[in-house]
Amino acid sequence: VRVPAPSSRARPGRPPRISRADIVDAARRIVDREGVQNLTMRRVAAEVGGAPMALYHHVRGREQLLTLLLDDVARELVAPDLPAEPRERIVAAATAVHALFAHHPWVAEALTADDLLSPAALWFPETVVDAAIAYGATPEDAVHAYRTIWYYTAGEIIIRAAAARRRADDTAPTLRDQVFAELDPRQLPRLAALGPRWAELTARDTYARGLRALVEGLLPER
Amino acid sequence: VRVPAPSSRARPGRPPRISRADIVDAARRIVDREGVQNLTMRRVAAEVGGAPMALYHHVRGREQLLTLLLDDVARELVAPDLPAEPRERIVAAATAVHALFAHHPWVAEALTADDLLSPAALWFPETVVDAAIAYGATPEDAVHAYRTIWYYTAGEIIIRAAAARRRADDTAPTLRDQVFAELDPRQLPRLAALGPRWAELTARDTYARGLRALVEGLLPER
DNA sequence: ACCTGAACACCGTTCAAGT
DNA sequence: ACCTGAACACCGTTCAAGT
Repeated sequence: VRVPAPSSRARPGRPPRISRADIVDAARRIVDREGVQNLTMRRVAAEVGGAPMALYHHVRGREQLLTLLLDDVARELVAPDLPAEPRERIVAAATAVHALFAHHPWVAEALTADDLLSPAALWFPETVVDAAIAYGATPEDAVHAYRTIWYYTAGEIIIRAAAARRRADDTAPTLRDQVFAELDPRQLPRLAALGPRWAELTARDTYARGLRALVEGLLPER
Repeated sequence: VRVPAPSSRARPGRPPRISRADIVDAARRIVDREGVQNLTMRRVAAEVGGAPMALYHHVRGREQLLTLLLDDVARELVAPDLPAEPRERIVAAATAVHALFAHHPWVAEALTADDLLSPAALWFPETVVDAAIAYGATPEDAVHAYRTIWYYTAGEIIIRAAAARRRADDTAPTLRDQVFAELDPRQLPRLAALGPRWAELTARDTYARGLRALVEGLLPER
């Protein structure tokens, strides 16, 4: 799909009625209002007011649409003012990325990419790698530090989004409650002792704390 | 679905032709040979030799089947011999869990649970929580340590499985290669300098290294 | 109690044709 | 060049009926 030339001279063929931006906007509305499970090509086409197959002229398919959507939300994240101290810079950057994505539970589905490749989000790996090198890491170790932070961050978002979804549409007592009710204290004494506190403790948002521990482990204080 | 009574006396109704175990076995064969994207209720029914709707008498639906499948693979993990030293115990336990799941890329889809709740895998949180407490953590902090390790572990598995899948069925140069080819060295100097090394560095298996850093950050040396 | 067949309400995507 | 309609090859699940 190529960008139309800025010239207003007549070009051959039928003039476009919908653009890629229209499609991404429509998809964004669906996903924010109805959740990612309702993001179907047919639903997007209806929202944009065209035939399902019209989308394929502007977008490769559902998978690419999801990637464009991730890029769209990443654009909202203006790289924040970051502290000068390298480790604090990493913490601040990762926290900003996490906060944005945690607000949009649907990104979890789009996040199964080995790296965060949205052009609008590349400042994040850049920042982490740069800060790690500034702190004394080799380039190899800096990339390793970034990846470790990214796995933790993405894992937290994906898993907590799934838990929230389950809480939303599960009416019956959750599997977790059942499992914890039947624990044998002789086999699993710690879990049995925790009992109902487990649910409460795992519902807490401890991303920031875990992140700090991770950064400290990756870049130990000198 | 209830377990049939051990008695051999005639019970009312039609005798069962398939069991839940048959279904799980069939699903396991499909998933190991053809990937999770081919795990459909209809495909499982064909594999087990019955009508699609017969499955619903033994299993609540596709989601529960995936959970049963996860439990099935977790059973293969006999809790390994664990070192006595608490931090090493955590590292050994997490490494064993990671190694098993990394061998079965399909578990990534089943892993979007807020905790690992398969009865056969509960020794894992038990071990981590117990070791953290033995190291001096409060129960709250021990649960926090477990969750942080779990987010990192699950994130690593999910994201690397997705990357492997993309490498497998992507013929064209990947999006990553495109993005990295067009980096502006003035805006993103570190990433531009890394260039093609990025792909090589992110393909490495560094789970164990990241895990050690995480454990050190969570349970600092005394 | 367990299984079946037909049906419902969907999917993503290809293909050939229209403007 | 861009859009459409019809069609293909699927889904998960409900429902009513059979054994």
